[in-house]
Amino acid sequence: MGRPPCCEKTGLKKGPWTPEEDQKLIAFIENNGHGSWRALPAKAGLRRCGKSCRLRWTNYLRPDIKRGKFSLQEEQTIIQLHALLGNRWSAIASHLPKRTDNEIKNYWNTHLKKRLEKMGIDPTTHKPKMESLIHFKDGSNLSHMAQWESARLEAEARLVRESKLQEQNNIVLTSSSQPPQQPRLILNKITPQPSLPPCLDVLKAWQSSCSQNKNNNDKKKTMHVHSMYAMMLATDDLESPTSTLCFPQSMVSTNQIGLMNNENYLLPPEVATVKEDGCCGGDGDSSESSWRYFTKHSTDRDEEVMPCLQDDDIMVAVDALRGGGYYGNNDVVAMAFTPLSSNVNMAVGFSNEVQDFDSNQDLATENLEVHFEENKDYWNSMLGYK
DNA sequence: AACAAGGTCAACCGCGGGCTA
DNA sequence: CTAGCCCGCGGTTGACCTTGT
Repeated sequence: MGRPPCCEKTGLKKGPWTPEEDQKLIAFIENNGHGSWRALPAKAGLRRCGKSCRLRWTNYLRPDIKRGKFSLQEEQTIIQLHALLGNRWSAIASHLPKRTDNEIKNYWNTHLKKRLEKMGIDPTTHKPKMESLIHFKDGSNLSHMAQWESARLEAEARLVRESKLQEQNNIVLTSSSQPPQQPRLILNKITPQPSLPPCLDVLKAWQSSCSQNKNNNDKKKTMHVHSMYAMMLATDDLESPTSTLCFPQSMVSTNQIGLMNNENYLLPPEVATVKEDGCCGGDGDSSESSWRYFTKHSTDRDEEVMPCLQDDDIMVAVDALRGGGYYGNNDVVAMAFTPLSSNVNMAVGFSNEVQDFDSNQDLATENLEVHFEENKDYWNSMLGYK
């Protein structure tokens, strides 16, 4: 048996509501509540179907609806949530008090979507369009994607469990190697974040991934553990109702972390990375001191990849991604990121493939700068730095 | 002033999930 | 377990408005 229509189609009015109809609906609901929408029109004296009444009430007449222009903050929230949730308008609306899903959907389609497209950002993936294309060329990422996603889910579950057991202690990152007048990290002051529990499942997955690749093209398979791990942890505070968010292609193949000094130079890739042979980048070149944060452990070539990562380094990387601000020493600015893992990838200009930095380094760095410059305003506004 | 093109947004449509008998 | 029903969601439509020529 086919499903019957929600209401009698014949004789029911459609189209725009008149003020009289609005008044009837408002008066009835204020006096009686809406109850069964199906039964409401007859009781309220309206020649409309229940569905139409519900829509009119929820999207327009409800007293707790805010109408009018969206504020900058609301725009930012929508974009951030859309990056997380996709076209789940009701979920997005639940984070924007007094805004309806329909209104948000319309605003997205008519304003925000176009704005992103104009900036060369794919409004679906929230990544630069070129980058998306590059990714799809690399099918080798797929197995890693699954591995990462699996690990992430496990980590998420763990975090939920742990968060119920632990006090929320803000992590204050200091380093004994830092001069006292130069706090290791002040990022938390800018964007306070909940504490960062260790994410060992993720780390393990990454470690395993590294070891599997160890015999392949040693130099070309440069592993950028800092950035990977930081990105992974940076997603911890995402309210991720599904397992589909953001991680995918770009995260898996991410291999550069972007840091800038105050002259807008991007951190050279070999400095920002941790290579598979256990050596964090830098190689003692002259840039080592100015990019000190990522080269702290670079001299110890005998270390395994994972031991090479010190907790505080990871945390700094994570906070760089999550919060943004200065790394106290001189002039290094960690770019700022919050909830948008996939966007982060674009904004700092992570490259997308395991690259041969011997030959492509300059190009890669240049691309990072271009990516960042093109979208700087967008990210600044997103992050409230304007 | 007239027309076309593009933009906006309220409202509609159809689908799918959840509840109940 | 299944069918019937209701509700909410997301995609789409089309009337109205604005802007450009």
